Amino acid sequence: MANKTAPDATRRSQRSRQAICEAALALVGETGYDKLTIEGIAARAGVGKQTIYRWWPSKGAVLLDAFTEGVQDGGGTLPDTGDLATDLKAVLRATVDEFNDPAFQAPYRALYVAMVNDSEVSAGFTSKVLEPGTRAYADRIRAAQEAGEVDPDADPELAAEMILSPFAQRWLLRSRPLTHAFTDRLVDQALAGLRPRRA
Amino acid sequence: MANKTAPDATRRSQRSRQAICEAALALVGETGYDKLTIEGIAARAGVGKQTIYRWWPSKGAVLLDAFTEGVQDGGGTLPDTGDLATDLKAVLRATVDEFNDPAFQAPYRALYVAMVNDSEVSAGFTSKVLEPGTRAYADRIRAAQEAGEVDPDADPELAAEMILSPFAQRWLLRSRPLTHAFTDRLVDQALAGLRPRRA
Amino acid sequence: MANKTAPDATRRSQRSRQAICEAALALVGETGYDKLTIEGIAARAGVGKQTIYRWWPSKGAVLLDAFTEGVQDGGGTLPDTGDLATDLKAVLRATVDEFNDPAFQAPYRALYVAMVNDSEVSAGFTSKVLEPGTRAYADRIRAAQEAGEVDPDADPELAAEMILSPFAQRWLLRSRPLTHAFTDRLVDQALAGLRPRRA
Amino acid sequence: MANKTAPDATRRSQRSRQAICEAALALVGETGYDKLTIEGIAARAGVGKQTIYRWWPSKGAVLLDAFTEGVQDGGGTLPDTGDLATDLKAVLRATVDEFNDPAFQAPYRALYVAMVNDSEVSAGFTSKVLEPGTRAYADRIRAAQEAGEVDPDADPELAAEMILSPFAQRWLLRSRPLTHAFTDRLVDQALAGLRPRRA
DNA sequence: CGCTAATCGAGACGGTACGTCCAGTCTTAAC
DNA sequence: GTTAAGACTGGACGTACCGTCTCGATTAGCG
Repeated sequence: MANKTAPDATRRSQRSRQAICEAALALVGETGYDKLTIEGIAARAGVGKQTIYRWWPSKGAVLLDAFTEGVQDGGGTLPDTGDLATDLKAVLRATVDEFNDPAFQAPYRALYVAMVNDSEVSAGFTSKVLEPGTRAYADRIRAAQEAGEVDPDADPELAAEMILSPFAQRWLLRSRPLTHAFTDRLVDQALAGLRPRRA
Repeated sequence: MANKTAPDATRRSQRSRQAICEAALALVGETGYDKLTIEGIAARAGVGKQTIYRWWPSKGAVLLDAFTEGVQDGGGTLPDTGDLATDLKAVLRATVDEFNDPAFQAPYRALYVAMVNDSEVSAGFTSKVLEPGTRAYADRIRAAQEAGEVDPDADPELAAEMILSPFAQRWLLRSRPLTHAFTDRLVDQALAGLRPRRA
Repeated sequence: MANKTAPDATRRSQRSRQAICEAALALVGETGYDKLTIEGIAARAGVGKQTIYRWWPSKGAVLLDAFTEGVQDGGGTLPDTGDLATDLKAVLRATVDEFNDPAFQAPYRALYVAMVNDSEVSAGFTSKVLEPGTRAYADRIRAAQEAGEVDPDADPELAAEMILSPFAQRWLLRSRPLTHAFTDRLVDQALAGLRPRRA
Repeated sequence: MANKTAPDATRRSQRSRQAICEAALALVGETGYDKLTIEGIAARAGVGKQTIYRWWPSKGAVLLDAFTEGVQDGGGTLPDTGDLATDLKAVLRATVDEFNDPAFQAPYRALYVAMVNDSEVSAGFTSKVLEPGTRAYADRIRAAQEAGEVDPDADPELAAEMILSPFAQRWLLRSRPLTHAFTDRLVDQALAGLRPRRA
């Protein structure tokens, strides 16, 4: 009923789809997001341009698909040793290491650009990658709350944001280095709050 | 140092500089960052393209200059009524309103894109706009700390990041609405921390 | 052979080719060769610049193609009334009129410029336009030679050059007016030679 | 009285004039006419652009000045041994050698381009360089005429054109090689004419 | 198992913007 | 008042991609 007859997904070439995703990831790693071109992806993938335009609306969408291809597990779950601070610190330290790896940075940063430009990609990336990540933290905090380790009035979702966002901003803006010390203090201060405690 | 002989800044036309900055801001508001073109800016400003290329390395840099032109006050200071929570909430509520204004969003969002792409712009924007903003919060928190309102072990800089970053992320990713309720709870939870308090 | 993969000529748009040639001729007539621009041709023809660059190496080459498009007959033949002088004079008088027509001058003069600059164009124009023209004269002279009207030792090719070149030079340099009297005397003197004849 | 106050020629820097002419000749030899730029000449001559624009209307005019600077003798005179054919052949052979010298070709060819484009340059070059050259030939032919060696009805000016123009055209169009044999036959045929002579 | 319609690789097309080069004008400071 | 220097507006250069469009040549699913 659309004026453009929709393509028949059952006939879609998985071979091409795969090649396009791989080419997109490879190229974005080599040249950065804004030098990533549809023509470049098509050439690298040995594919006609139309095959990309047929199935994706923008290069951001290709990148999102390519990125979520391998990471569709949904974000997973945080460990629960019974000590919230320890668990959060451990996971954040691992994440710090991941984000300091140049090979990982390029496509991830590219996706951020795509996202800020394009609210479709923004929605997709948020729901497929970011939300599950935040939820994993919130779940772990909620578990601690149920165990009495966390104030019942606290909002676990908000708490997750307060821990993850400073991390994300630092990485995104390269304003300050991402270190284990930083994430450790982040957890400590989120737990302790600013108000003085009576000994 | 530079292999291209640097232009003589003393002969620079302030008239053109002004016109370029205004055109850049106007256009980015009308069309968004990725449709912002050097040619467009030049045409709007009634200026030769070369005059832009002579003085700025990229459209991101132009935008940064244009943006910081009117906002060079350094971030200012937060009010101090003696009650930290009240002051933070008041300022954040105002900021929420500002960031929900579409007229303000476009250039600011554009700068974010420019920043993620270009580490030069990133450094400039961080040091000229973001750092002073964060410092204003940190200063207010430090003042509260000296007044005994905040735990002496807390880190005011980190506290400022924990309050501002969730705000920035929400705005950037459009993941959840920016409301006064959100920022109020943000302040409360930052102050209280997660750990339960003995009444 | 070529390092740039050659375009596929079978898929070439004849519509565009035609429009480009017409636009080039029209523009060169309106503005002259050095104000003729590829951009101008493309705009006038309603064509992308790349379509010109894909098929022609320079604006001179476009002009050559445009010019030879309508004149591919090969130069034709001169009339043969049995009297060489009469025939040569008649044809030259017609050519004088043609070259004094401003509408004809512009593209022809433009081609001369293109030619002097660019030896490719030079070769093309010479072989497609000038050689056939000269040959037509040489053929007529050879016919006269075979009829005993011309000295058997004379070189018809050279004779053609001696008649046509002074004509071309005068036109090219605008040094002296092109008149019927001039070409008449040219023919007479070429036939008679300089040496006195015992009558 | 002109709206642009004419520059005061008495204050003109001969130093600059000299440098500009030398730079123009050097550059045209290195890069060809159409890559010759006013900026390039100014830079090479260590001169401001305005100094060129003040004194010359176009790059063709500069080139013409530069070229005629060293050749202001007026064309000179042809030798007169009493045998016209011998004298003409000798001079033409020398000219052939000159025009086959690449170092001489470039600026001369450049001037031709300038000329075809620009009727001012055309007039200047014709009157300062070409006319005197042609006149020298015409004078020698006229002398022969007075000596009875040439038909009294022949036109020496036209005869000079008939000898020099084929030469010029061949060189200009690179259509055929310039050789001694060619110019020798040119002279012979111009003298003999086409019509058969009774032995 | 062959038919037929959609997808495929390829790439020409009309366009837009790029970043560079130069034209020709104007301004400044040195002489 | 001319000069060297060079910033200015303007515009064409030749290149790179955009997104659309046509081409055969596969290639899948249905008959």
